[in-house]
Amino acid sequence: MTLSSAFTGSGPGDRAELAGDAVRRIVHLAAAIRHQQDVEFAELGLTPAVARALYELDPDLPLPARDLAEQLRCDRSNVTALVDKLEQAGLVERRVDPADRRQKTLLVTGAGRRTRERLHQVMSDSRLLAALTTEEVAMLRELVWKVSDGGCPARCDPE
Amino acid sequence: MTLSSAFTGSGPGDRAELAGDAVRRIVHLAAAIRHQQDVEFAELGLTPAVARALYELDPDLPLPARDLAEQLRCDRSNVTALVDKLEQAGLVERRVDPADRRQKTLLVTGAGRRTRERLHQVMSDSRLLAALTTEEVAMLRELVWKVSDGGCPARCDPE
DNA sequence: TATTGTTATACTCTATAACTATA
DNA sequence: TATAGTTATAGAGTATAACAATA
Repeated sequence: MTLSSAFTGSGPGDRAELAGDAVRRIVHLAAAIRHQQDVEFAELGLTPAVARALYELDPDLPLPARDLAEQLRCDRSNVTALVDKLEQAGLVERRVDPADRRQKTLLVTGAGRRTRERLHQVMSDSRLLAALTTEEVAMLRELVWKVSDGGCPARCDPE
Repeated sequence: MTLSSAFTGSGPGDRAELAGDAVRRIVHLAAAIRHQQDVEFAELGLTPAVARALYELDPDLPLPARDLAEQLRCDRSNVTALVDKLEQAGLVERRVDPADRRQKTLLVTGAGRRTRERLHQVMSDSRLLAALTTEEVAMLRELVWKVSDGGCPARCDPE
């Protein structure tokens, strides 16, 4: 509680408190959502990281492993193990790029495509928003959209 | 894109799509927020899990380790290592409960109390909401509050 | 017998550094 | 020499199972 907020109805202290409260709640809600998603990934036989790796792959746009690492914002070395598991599960295939034999292109298989569609459903599961009306959901979406608009804040770690 | 949403302006398909989009955005935003928080925890010399353990402790209400595990929703066995690190850092003390010598009560030290206040600031940092007006922040807070109201969804894993 | 904290252990996730095969 | 993928390795985080002390 700042001094200004004790005296005014809408000072800068209020903004900070409101926003802080919103941030803490959002993080808390997201943790609950992710926990639920992780359970459903496990039911599909996938660990969370493997599921998210598959989700990042566009079935219609084969990608070198290097780019997948970039999209996942993790080191190249991790991608090897993730793709190993996806390949063992028959969801992805590695193909050497004839144009540059150093590169390996990642192809989503038919089974991979179907699993990926399930993953999209899991990640879009909105049971936890059940308490909101459709109008409120639309509003929430708009606000969160506006927050992360103009250059996706998740990628703003340029160091 | 469902069939119904192709023909109507506000069918049930729209609700599901809106909500799914909102959910994915919220998870994405929260990941960005947590990433930023983790960096600041590191600057305080704490790993994310240790920081969150300290944050869960109420300096005015000493807690047995068993209850901390429950609040963190993790196994008792993890708490041992987390409290080890907090104790080494001089932020928490273990005290055998005279009433039940099996229990060890966790006391937040003076230094722990100050660090915990810093953690609260870090967890309330709303720089990522900068694009919103104060009214929008208030609305966002209200909506997220409503979602997680009536029994905190993060704890709804009764199995 | 049941419970608290602990230990031993294992698995997932992620990072760094060194290696290989290409370019 | 630079880059793509890999390997080896290490640390954080979390879970299960077994154990000691206490109830």
